[in-house]
Amino acid sequence: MTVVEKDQDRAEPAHGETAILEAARDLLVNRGVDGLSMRQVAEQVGVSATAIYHYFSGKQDLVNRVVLRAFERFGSYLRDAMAQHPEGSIERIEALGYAYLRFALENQEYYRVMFHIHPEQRDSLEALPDGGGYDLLRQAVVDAVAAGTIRGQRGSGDADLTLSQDAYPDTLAMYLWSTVHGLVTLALCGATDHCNIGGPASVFSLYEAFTPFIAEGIVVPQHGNEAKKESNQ
Amino acid sequence: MTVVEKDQDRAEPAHGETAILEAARDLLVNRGVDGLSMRQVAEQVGVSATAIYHYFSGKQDLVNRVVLRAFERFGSYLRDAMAQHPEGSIERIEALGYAYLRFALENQEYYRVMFHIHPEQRDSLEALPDGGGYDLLRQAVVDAVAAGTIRGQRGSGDADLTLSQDAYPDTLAMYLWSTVHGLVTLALCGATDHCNIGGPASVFSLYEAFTPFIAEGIVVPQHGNEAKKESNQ
DNA sequence: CCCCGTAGGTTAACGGTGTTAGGTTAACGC
DNA sequence: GCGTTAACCTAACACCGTTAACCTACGGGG
Repeated sequence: MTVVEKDQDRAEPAHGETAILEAARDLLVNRGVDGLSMRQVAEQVGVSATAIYHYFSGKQDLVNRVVLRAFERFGSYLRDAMAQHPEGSIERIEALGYAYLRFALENQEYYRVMFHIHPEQRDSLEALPDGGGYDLLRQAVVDAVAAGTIRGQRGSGDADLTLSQDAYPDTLAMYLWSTVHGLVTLALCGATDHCNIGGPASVFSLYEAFTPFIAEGIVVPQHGNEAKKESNQ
Repeated sequence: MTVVEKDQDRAEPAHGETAILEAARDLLVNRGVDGLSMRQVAEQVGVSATAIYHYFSGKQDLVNRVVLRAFERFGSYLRDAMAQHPEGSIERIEALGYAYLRFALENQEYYRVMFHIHPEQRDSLEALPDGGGYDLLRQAVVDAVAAGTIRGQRGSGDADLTLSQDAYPDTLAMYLWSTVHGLVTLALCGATDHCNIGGPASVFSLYEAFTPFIAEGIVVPQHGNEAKKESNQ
């Protein structure tokens, strides 16, 4: 079983590890992480619950393996978005934000478990692909700074900051990540209902409304702040 | 028991509902929401597990009641911060952000359960004090706009937005909330380890580094963007 | 050929969980 | 005195993650 068949006879139901992972993924997506139980996974595969422990060390390990697949899927969302806009452009960064939102809304249970993990549960999640997507964002920021479309240094009068200037791309990437991640998590836990903005799926509208606030802070002011009239498709 | 004693003889251990709530709070803070079990709460109170069901409809209800207290505590953090800076000032809004971070870091398990709630579990959480803190932020934004310290309208060339101009304070408040909430949740799930910035408790440094990005978007540009040299204490 | 190790399961059980059903006891109003 | 009700109790149900012990088929080495 450790030797995988050449994905030729894929019509027959998957065996062992693969089948367990697929069943776990289905349960996690449909019923959430608390609705995913060893016994239900086993039943769906057609096997006893303890058989799972031959492939995974426990429930946490099983969930982590599913989460790892989710992060790969996540990365594909981001990469697709990046591929559609030139390197160093603001549009690429904006598109990354949209892709982030799209993934989160289309894979809510994935997203919840991906970013709900307590530090002590990370274990088998140390090495995420693309640093959990962060590397892609950081690279886009670095490119945009190099291209001159994004401010290459800090704002006015902040020479005494505790973070060194070397950390600038990380700081900016974390800022962007925080904004979009905060929006998503607030929306997913229903906090957007408190404000008088809109019904469900107003997340994209909100993000659209954020961009001027973000842009006029990160776009270089000297050559034309009028340059982004109708950038986002 | 429904009639509360006049908080005079508070030396004796609390009875009934109060004792249960306190035990539940302790367990939630120390062991997290999954470590909070009916039986352990009951044992700590010195009562059988099913006795809890006389005061609370179930575990979710019990947790929600604890969360409600947490939101009151949360509100006191925010109000204290607001009281130390004049109405309409940027400093007040900055201080709100700091207070938000301080609460989240000093009450991590509270924070986790406060903002991890699935929509279907809200039930007894419909009416949060101060709209879960959002009302305070929104008011600070409205005041700052009225005082002229914050941009009173959208940025350049966005007349065709889906959100109406009436929603401007909500949009800006949600933007600020998203940023700080995103930062906190990323830090709490260990995502800040991916970036090359700093060890733990670098959250405040990061927030400090964010403020120029945020400010140069929301501070009015015409009369002096140099005005915030050493604002935060 | 036999024997042994291993992959891939099995059943039974332990201690834990939230929750329900039904019974008991004490206090209080009429 | 009597009925009601608050405030508990024990027993039990149906789950949960996990462990221990056992079984079975198969493949390779002596």
